[in-house]
Amino acid sequence: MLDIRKLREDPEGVLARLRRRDPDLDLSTLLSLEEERRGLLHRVEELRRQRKQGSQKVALLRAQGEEGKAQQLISSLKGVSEELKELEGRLSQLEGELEAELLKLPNLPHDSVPSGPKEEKLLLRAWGEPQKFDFPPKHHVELGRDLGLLDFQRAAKVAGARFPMYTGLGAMLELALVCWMFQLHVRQHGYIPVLPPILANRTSYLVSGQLPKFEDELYHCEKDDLFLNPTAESLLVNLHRDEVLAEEELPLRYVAYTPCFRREAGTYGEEQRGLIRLHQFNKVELFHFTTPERSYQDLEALVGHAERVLQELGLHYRVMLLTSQDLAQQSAKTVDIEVWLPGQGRYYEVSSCSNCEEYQARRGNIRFRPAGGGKPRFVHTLNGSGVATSRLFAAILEQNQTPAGTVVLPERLAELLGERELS
RNA sequence: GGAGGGGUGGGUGAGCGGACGAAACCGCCGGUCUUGAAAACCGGUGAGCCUAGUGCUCCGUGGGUUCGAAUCCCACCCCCUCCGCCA
Repeated sequence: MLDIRKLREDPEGVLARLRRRDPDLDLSTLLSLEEERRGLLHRVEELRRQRKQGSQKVALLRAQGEEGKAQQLISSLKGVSEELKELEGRLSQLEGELEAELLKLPNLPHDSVPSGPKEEKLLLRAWGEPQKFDFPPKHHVELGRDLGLLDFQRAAKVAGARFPMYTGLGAMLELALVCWMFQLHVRQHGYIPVLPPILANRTSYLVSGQLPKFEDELYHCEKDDLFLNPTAESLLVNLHRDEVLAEEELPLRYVAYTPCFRREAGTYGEEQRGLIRLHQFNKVELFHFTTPERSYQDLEALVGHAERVLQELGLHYRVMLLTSQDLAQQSAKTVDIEVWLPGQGRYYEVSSCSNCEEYQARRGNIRFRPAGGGKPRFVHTLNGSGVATSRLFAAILEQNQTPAGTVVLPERLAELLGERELS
């Protein structure tokens, strides 16, 4: 959520920045609502003052035994009270409308984010190189099926299309990956481990920015009005909702493992095959609560922590800076890590690391008290996958395949799984 | 699911129709004392809003009663204890 004051004080400036994301964005409704609200608030406050002072006078008159004067005052205050009631009703309606508008606005992109459409994302760096195969590399769906690691047909029988079923060593590998990544971030990067609930209430998703705009993406349990977790970001940001943290305890860094559920309405093409885009996948998520002064530094660190996963596994990847039009609603700046899938000849995102600055903190009222004392300030929140396993799984199969159609595991995984080769 | 108890500032917790934004304690900040620190003592210390005022809002949330509500009434949410069910 943006600061309404900023909008009021510099509507053109804010609009210009928002239009880097969405050239059609319009603020006129919002600004006129705010104008109206302020006028009404002024009148309401004046009436409240009258009522308050009058009521105090009633008490005073009674104490002095002036019952007659008190009664007179009471009857004149009835009118004030009635008018106030009506105006307050209109005010709260206006405030509701304003809030709804404000909740729909996306974050302002950071100055370092290039303007432009999705396709113009910037290559920041690459690690390793695409393997050279002297045979046509297979798609992970073929590898997974032939090696008995994945069974999409039976998954469809149980749940429907685009749900995963890991079998045999595939199931073992998936679990080993989750567990190892979790440990890596806890033991080596100093994250606090968390296993959160994977159903959460409306408020939680409102704070993360998932609601109100993207309700269609979520699985909803109507009876309880709870939503299945689409990313642990939504859960972790709510850990400190309505809290005032001490600056000394920042940055707070959490790592969570959760399954993630997304309805993925309206996707298409090659993404529909295999592990690329599923209704359910596993993800290890990294989340920081930090100060405005250091949040961009922390974003670098966060990306580094996610990259470490791929480096340890010896997987070739590249790091991309997203452009303004490709940012998620809550993000001010996002860096993606994309892993190479030779079976498909393209890169896929396995981690998306974002600085949401105070966007979520404002929605969730998450603040910190500065070390030297003084007023609480909003924290900055950062999130990043560290990393999503299904695509990682696919990359491991595709990047390590042999001409014989087997997969030779990288050393780290061979140790964990107790198997050198999937055959 | 049933019965009871409870949600108040950074924390614990008192207040249960009228100078109550709210006692006390803890914490925090400043001072005195001390070579320094601790202790002790003194003082300060909730958050938000713009219209910047002897201004307004906020005591779980939303309604209601009243000239006036943290306080009374209704509904809902959450937490705790006990019982039931259950991996």
